[in-house]
Amino acid sequence: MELRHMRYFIAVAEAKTFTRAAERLGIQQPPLSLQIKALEHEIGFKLFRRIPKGVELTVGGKVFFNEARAILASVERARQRANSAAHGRTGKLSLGFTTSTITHQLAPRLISGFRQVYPDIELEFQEGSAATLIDSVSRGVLDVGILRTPVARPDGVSFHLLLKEQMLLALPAVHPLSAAAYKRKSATLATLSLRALRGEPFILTRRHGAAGMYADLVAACHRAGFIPRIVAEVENMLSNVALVAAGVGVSAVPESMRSIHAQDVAFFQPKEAMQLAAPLNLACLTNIPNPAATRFLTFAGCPESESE
Amino acid sequence: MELRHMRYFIAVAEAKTFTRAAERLGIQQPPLSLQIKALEHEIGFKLFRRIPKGVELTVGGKVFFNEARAILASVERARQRANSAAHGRTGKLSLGFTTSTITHQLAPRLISGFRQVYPDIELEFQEGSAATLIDSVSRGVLDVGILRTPVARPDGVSFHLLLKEQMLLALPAVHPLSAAAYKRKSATLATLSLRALRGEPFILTRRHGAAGMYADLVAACHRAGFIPRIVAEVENMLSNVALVAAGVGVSAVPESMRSIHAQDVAFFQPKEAMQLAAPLNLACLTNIPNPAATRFLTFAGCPESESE
DNA sequence: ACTTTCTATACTTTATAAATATATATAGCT
DNA sequence: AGCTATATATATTTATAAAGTATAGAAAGT
Repeated sequence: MELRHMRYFIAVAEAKTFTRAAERLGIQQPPLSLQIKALEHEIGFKLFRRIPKGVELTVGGKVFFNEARAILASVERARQRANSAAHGRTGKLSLGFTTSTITHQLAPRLISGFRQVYPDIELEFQEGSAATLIDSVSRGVLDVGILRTPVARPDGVSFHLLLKEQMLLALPAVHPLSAAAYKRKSATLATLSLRALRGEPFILTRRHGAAGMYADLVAACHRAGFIPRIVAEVENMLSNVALVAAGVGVSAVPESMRSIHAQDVAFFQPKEAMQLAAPLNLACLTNIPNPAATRFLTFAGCPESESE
Repeated sequence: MELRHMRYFIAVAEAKTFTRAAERLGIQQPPLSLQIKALEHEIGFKLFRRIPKGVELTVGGKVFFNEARAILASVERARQRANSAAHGRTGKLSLGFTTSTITHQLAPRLISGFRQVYPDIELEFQEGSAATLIDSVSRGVLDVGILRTPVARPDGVSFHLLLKEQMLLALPAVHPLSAAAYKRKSATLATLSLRALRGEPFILTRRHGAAGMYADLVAACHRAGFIPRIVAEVENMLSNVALVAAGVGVSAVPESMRSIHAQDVAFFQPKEAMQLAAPLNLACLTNIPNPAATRFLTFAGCPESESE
């Protein structure tokens, strides 16, 4: 049995004559009669009762008619559902974030915006270090990872820069140098040379497997002519700011951290800004297997990259 | 799209290689590849990702796989359902009875027996005069009518004798002749000649459109040498027996009425038994359109007559 | 009885699925 | 690095079956 048989059968059942059904189908009457005959032979019972002015459905034919219509409809549905999934309008999408990226305002904006545009894509979230996310992406268990620095570049994984964020120097509010930050009336930050922090106790984020910004800051200090005295190493940026607020030491954190502990931390624009960039990157497979992920990339403004 | 495409697609998805799927399908690999290619082209997206050791489903392919399996299953279901209906194992069956046949013990036995054998046939019942039932059968709105005498024989309607029932003479228990009925000890009935009832007041069933038994009894009286004196004409056999019990007169009723008003009615076997037969007939279309009706006829023991 | 209006059958053509032969690509092995 | 094994893809032929053409047959209405 083929769908053709069902289409033909439905046409005849609706037209109530072979002749008109054949016209409607755009074929001649004899092949239509033959196809119906073949169908009747295959299923083992007569679908139509041949009456002088055409045909009428038998009891079995009536049942088959309803079934056949339902089947054709479900074929159409199948086509549409698969099409939606294939083009990423429906499906599942797993997103991974590092702690410092999920704190950035971009994360909730991306998520809520994407959900509005694609309400039929089921989102799954997970959190982990940059290294973990990249590994998950490369193994195909995570569609998209959002992280700061590509701490590893496995084959088949691509990175897309979402934005380059400024790093700010963070000093305890009670620090003598902090006074300068509060004199200003404009919204722009006071600047401070990294060199001015020579000898200060430094707090650094050395998250396991995320050497990126740690190394950048140490290198910037070297270039400024000193070796930073590290008094604390913390797991993530939030702890970092909290320790600065507690007066443990100074540090450099991404600009998006500015609102956190704002009462107890003074933020300065470093003169060495160029050397202290905090990028926000998106990691995904180069050949994206999940079309929903492609939708996400496009939505996030990454260069076009087709799912197969 | 044809079912063939779905069958081939499912085979490839399950085998995970074209080559083995082709073997399983009993065709060669190239035509299988071509068919899948045509399917992919028609639905507008790739179903498989070609990998060195075979193929794997894309996201759209996975969705289509589930849909396609459901569709093939529903084709199978459709075939079975229609087949059951076509062969009368499922469906609807409307049965009509006259009052005198529904009172006969055969009616409940037929119904309950048939329901046990064919639990998936939905039964509908209706009651009416023999004429009404025959008309309904001929118009196709009733599948089977069970009645006493074929009071009309429209073209296309066939009658099948279910059983020939004996008519009994019924006299009020208080009637002088009734004493003979109670003397006997054996289960067999006392006999009585119709001639003995000459001059008695007669009650007759003259249901509108059911001339059958009324005419038979009058004719039998004539043959017995007298014209019955009719004191009451009733609508159905039950009323008939009730009036006999009430002492209004004598009558002849089918044997199955014997248990009704047994206290107040004496029953005799008429000597003219041959002339007073009460048949039970089944009426249906000669070309039975409802296979469930054919099942019923066969169950009731009627000669085989196929539904188309 | 004749025309009309259907379906059914016989036969031909055409389209397309399947078969055959072969090319191409890639991973794993020596 | 080249060879082999194991895939899919392509080109071409063959076979199958669907569609087309012509016509017969059956039944109802004029």
